[in-house]
Amino acid sequence: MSRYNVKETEAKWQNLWAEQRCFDAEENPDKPKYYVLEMFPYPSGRIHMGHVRNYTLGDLVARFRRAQGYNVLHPMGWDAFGLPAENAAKENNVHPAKWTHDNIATMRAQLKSMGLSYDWRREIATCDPEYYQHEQKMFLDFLEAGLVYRKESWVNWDPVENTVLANEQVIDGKGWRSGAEVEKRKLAQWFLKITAYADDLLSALEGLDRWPERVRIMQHNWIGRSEGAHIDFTIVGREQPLQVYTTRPDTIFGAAFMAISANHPLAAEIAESNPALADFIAACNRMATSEEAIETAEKLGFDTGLKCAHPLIEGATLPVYVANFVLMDYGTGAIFGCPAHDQRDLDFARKYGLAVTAVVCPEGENPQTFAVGNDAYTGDGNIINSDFLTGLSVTDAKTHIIEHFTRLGIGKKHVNFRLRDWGVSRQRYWGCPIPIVHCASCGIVPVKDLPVILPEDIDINVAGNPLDKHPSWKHVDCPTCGQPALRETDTFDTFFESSWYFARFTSPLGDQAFSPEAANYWLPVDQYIGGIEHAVLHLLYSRFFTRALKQCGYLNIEEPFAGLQTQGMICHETYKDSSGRWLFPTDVLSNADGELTDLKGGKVIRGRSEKMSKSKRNVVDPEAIIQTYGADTARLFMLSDSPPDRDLDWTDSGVEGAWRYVNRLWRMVAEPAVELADKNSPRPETMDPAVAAVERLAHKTIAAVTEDLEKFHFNKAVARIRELSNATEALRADQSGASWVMRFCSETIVTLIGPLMPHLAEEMWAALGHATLIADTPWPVCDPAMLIEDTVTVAVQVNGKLRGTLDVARGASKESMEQSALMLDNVRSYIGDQVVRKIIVVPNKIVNVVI
RNA sequence: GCGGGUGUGGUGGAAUUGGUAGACGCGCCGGACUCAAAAUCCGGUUCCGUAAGGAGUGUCGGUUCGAGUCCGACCACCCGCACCA
Repeated sequence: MSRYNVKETEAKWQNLWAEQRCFDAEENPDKPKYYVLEMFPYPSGRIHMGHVRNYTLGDLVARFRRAQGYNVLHPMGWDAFGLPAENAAKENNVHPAKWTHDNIATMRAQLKSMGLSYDWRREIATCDPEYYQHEQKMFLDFLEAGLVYRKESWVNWDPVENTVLANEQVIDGKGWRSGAEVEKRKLAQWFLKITAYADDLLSALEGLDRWPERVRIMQHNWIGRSEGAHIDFTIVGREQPLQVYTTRPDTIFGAAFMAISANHPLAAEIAESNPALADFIAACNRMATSEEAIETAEKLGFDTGLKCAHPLIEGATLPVYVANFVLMDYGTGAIFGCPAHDQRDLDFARKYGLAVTAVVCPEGENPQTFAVGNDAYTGDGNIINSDFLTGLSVTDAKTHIIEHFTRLGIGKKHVNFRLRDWGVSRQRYWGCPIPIVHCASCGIVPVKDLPVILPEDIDINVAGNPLDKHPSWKHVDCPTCGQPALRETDTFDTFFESSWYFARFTSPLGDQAFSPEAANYWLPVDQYIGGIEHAVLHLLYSRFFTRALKQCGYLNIEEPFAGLQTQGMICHETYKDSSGRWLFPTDVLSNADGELTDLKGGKVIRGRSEKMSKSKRNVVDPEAIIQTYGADTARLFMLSDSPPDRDLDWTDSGVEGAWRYVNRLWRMVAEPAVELADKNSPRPETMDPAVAAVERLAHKTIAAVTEDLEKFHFNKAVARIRELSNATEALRADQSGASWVMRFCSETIVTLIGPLMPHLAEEMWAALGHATLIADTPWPVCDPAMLIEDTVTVAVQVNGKLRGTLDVARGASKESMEQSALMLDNVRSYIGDQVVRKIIVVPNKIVNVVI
């Protein structure tokens, strides 16, 4: 029996594709373009299964669209700046640049062994000056456009990575990478004004109809638009009013106190002469930000002694507290507290003995007697105890009171966002230098001669930022006055690089960031594929960046990714020993009784299947799989069972199943059960009905697989191809027409698997006697007439239960279907002597006899 | 707490607008080939039942001739956000 020689075959076709430059992309206005992009990898060392899945999905789409006649751009590169390079440098005494480039070389070779249809001429690495110099220019353009500012602000400080984190990089109060408890620090930072686009980023989500709903919802929530009002409260004895933001101006008559954040400028001012308040503020800043900590934290306040005048109640005053639950970076960092209608305010009021006055009465409650107990009432209702607002609905009261404040000049409508500006400064070496000089006399000065290149001679082992500690690098002359000045030593957040790489791919070799013509031709990315973990990080930053680039004249689109597909994680079985330590599956034995033991005979507990990770010791190295079974087997396994957005369970038996199918397909052409008709022989006039049915199945399979691939139902596509190959294998030489249908089906199967298992497809295509490449072969087209069967099988039910089936001519009349159904023995025995009350007939589908 | 999702055999998952539940795999069982093993091929495989038959898509109820699919209430698990005024 012939066996498919994977290694030789796959290498052969990979070389041929490369030699013939099959996947080089050029702009061509005569063809519809299609830009397929997978999230580019961080060069961490070796590719992992998540990469294999991601790039298999992308390659399938690229090859499929290419076969359909699109002009496809499918590039690959490296998201090459980042902290792991610095950590590796410290541990192994190797320069971050060398470590990164070595990893790229390894991973590039691994990707090439997968047979991915990339235009490798367009490969980029973001750590190369040829790449990052352009974002220095962008930054300065953004600065000039007012999209960049520098601000001293409270930041998220990761004490392990010794750097700042963006809000998006803080997960449950911990660093997204280090997992360390994030601290609050005050630092001067560069910010990108993503909030300038908040409204647009939000409303444009609606147009992203080829994005997963949940990603859009996540971004929607992250941007967090809320409508409310700014109100100025007069502080008794002071000029400067206290401005608050509220979404409930309708509850103003229920206000019992004012609360400001511990980081509010007013709090800082009072603390200067009030040590007890200073201590309280310090305690607030020490407070952990984790979920549990926040949930259990008591509402604490410090009475400043200041009073605000109630804006509408003559003579009434409200005490001003510094409170631990008021956030400085949401709204104005100050609120008015209305205990009856906000749970936090209520808790606070009960603790400090403040008045609780209900001003909204729920439907059905008596306005005279309604009062709030331990639960604040936050629902709808009618306003009570509120002077001129009394009797209005909540909605009407909001409108009314905002108009009133506007007339008085002490407040106005305000839309607030949860989204905050993107802090991009990082105190790290291995990133893009921020092109700014700080001059004692000129202040902040943009660097004139770009690029600012990272110095290579750094001491990576110093504490803090190696750029800052470098003996000479930061000392420069001011570009404006020529006096000695200092370079900015912070580098960009690495999400900066990934925010525009998709545009760079459209013209990676020029002197500019990218050519506007190329970008406008290729963008937006038609299909973007990657992990859900970037739902609000990378995907939001990129949307903002594209808008900012448009504003600065770089390109003329707004949304970078027209279609987005998120992929699930790769999971694998896990094992723990009796002391709870993770074990490698290879270190687990099964004894005669089927009990699991470790190598020393100790008890082993089988855990559930979890995301592959080093710490859980359940990682499978893709290279070993590709070496043993080949890329096509790995690719087939990735596509076979689970839909792309669900988690995929890695199993050895599943891989072996894929491997068996690869060989089975190969044997179908290497040792066909029926000798194939000549390549050009005409379709026979007559065929055995069973053979004709297989031919029809081939047409149906073409139609179904085409639709499945368009809809990302790759597991279904595989199932349908298997059905067709099962039927093809069952053809027999003694059936008339079998020889012709054998060839027709074989060729159909080969073209259909082209995007899934490209090496095998090429090898089979050649074995079928073709001198062309399957990579250059158009997608098959089905004959619509072949999709329609002349006879259909209809179900026959009695009282809704299946009692038999019936083969009738397609389009048979209701009457004839009914008659045939009533003649079925089984149906008659169920009816017996009962009266048939009704018969439902759905043509070509079903007959239901009701008795 | 708020928002979103999922629930179908031993298992991954299929099931146009409501119309034959379990496609296609994996696993398992039986058989063929082989001195033997691997590979391969053939057959079976939702559950209960010898069978006839009955039950069955997380639970309970509803609409319908007919519900995995629609409606209502609940349960479980997963994901995102969270002191956001």
